[in-house]
Amino acid sequence: MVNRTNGGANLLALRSHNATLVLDLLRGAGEEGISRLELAERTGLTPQAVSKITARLREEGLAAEAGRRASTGGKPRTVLRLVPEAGHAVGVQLDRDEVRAVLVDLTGRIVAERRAGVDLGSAGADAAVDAVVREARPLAGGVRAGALLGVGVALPGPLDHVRGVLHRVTGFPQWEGFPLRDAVAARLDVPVVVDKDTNAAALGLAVAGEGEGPEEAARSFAYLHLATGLGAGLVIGGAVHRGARTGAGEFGHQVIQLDGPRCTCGDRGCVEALCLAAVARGDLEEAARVLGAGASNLVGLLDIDLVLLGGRTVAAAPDVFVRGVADVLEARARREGAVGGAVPVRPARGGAWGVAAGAAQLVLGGVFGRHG
Amino acid sequence: MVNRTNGGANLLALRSHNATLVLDLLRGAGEEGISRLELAERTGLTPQAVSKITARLREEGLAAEAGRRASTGGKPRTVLRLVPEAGHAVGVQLDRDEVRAVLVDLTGRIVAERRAGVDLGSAGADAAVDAVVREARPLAGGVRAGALLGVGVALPGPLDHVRGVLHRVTGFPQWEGFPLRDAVAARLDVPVVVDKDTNAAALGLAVAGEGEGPEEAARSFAYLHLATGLGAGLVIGGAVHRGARTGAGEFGHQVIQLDGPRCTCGDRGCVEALCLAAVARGDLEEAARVLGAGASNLVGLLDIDLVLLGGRTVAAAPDVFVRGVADVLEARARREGAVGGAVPVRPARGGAWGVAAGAAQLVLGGVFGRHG
DNA sequence: CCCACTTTCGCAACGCTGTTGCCAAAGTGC
DNA sequence: GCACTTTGGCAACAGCGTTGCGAAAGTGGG
Repeated sequence: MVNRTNGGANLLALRSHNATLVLDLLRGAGEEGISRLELAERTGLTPQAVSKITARLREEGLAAEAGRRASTGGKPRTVLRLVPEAGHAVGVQLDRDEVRAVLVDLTGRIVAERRAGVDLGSAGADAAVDAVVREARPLAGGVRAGALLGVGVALPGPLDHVRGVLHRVTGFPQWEGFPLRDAVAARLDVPVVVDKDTNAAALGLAVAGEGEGPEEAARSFAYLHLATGLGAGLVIGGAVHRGARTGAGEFGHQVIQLDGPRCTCGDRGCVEALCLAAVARGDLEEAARVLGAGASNLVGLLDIDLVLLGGRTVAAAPDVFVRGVADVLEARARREGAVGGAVPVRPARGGAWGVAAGAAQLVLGGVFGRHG
Repeated sequence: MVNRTNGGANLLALRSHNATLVLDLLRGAGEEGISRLELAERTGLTPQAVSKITARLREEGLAAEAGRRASTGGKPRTVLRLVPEAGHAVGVQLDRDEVRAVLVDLTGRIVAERRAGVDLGSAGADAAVDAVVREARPLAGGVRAGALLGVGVALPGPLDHVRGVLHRVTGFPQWEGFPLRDAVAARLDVPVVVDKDTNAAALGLAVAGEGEGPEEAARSFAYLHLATGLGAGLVIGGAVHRGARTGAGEFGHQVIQLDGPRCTCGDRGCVEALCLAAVARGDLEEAARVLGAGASNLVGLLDIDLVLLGGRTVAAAPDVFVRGVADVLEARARREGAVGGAVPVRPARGGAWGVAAGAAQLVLGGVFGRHG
């Protein structure tokens, strides 16, 4: 809850904060909905305050009443729900060989999707802008005017999330310093947000409720993505952790074998090098063990609650990887005599469209207060 | 800015948030002080709001006017300063062979200190409580009634910061589950906060202004402590990151040599084992290189801004360790072509009393909003 | 069927927040 | 000495969540 300028908070910021909080709870309640009193309990606000806030949201068309619960001896609670059509966002995943784009509604449900094969490896940055615009525009066209909140773009490699500028994106060396966000925004004339693909995927998973315990609100997890490379998206306290230079989650080039085999990055003994080498020679168990060692380091450093695995390589043999990583984490927990047992490991849901859907959430974060 | 219960914010929370923010800026300004208008700029609040807030703080005795700046062509700005005597806190560092305790004022300045050799290795938890009380009570006695805000206790190893309960503290296996916070609070009758020693040290450094750039507010850094063990305290966005189980910062048992030499923790190839082995055989360069490899992994994962080194082993040869770690980080930055150059490495200030002083900051965090 | 009771939730008055408009205070500089 | 700039307090204000209260909408016992 902060004024954008600095930490100071005024009444406008207060209202926006509480409204945002209520919207996030409404989204979390999904189709089932949530009553005013439950919102009051969950937010710590008084029921009357919640009534006023939800009245405003209903006026703005963001929320609506939807039936009522069974009575418990008195007037039954009225159920409130998010109005899915009140807002839409486009999410675009830019990859070396393809572009995926989705249109989602306020609840995050995918309403439409498009996919195109491209070859951006050798193309200039303008070609990438073209590709984004080509896929995003038809999707945006299906939305009534004013209801499109923006476009989120996710792509691999170093970039500046805040300014929306690229830095030596993996596989696209000629993009250094390219202001992708502003370029796309100028073409589409809507707000644009740019982020790393792993961050987008992690945000999508966080919104989908991963890492949220039954009691506590948003918790912390790591999403490890293993495909042509190895990267991570970190969610800490329900928000994506990017670091000052959007460089956080550089998981693949974590050294776990001092003076080990040379990696493409120039260092020696990186998880990525060891893991991919094992995959290449068909030894998935070893790949999983190596991945587990890296995950174990991460779990120890950040004390996170959950590890999610994704990416094409994992998808090809999810059980092997989940089992292998879990074994390492369980061994760690046994050594430490950890209180609640080992940190759980699961395959990430979301599939091939997970990154694009997460990219759309970069935009929706402005509504629900999960900028990350 | 949140209601403690949940995310919901009311006017009380708003006021407290802004007051806390202003107090933090007053503290940051130190002896030099800060004007109302400057506070307004830094917080984003209107000058009038700052006037009202500072008026309240002056009524409560927390702030006072202290001279005025030079005129720039109009009425000169009145300088405001924190009143150091308005509040005090005691910080206690509990270690295997000694107890250090300090009394600090609101600004964090150490007003008095005590130190005693003890042997807690074989003693029960009650003996530890006795030791804390024995050192803390005389310090607390020197403060006028009501001005003592509480006692912070820092000690090594796993514990639950939120509930103040110990878990198999390193070197004190018989302390499992002991409610240290409540035990000490019952004896001293003031609020008590318990945390890991590395977290306390990191908090102390954060408050002292480490990791704060000229422009941006609080940033992120890691404090690496190398003594009889190797641990870390993480400050992310100005706040100490503890994780759900106060387990974050488990830096020493990060594996950087798969299937390497056996560590005391039972795993193989931990940074701690490799680093301490190198120290034992007098090869400080290698120890520093190993430490640097671990630090490099951490920097990559979290994208932090600064690495601070501390602890007895580092203090014995600070230049060797700083140089060695910096070399590894610089090599990393060169490989990545990092935007702003390598992450800087510095020896941590604070010295032998740093942990105790940081422990006191655990209490002062309640006033200045840096709970961590 | 009626009536007491429970529970939800809106209306109205309220206290308190930061904001705005205005003006006194306190300097500089021609 | 007077015009000007800058600071900062006073007073009126809009808007936030809170409190007090009552209408609405159910259940359940007689």
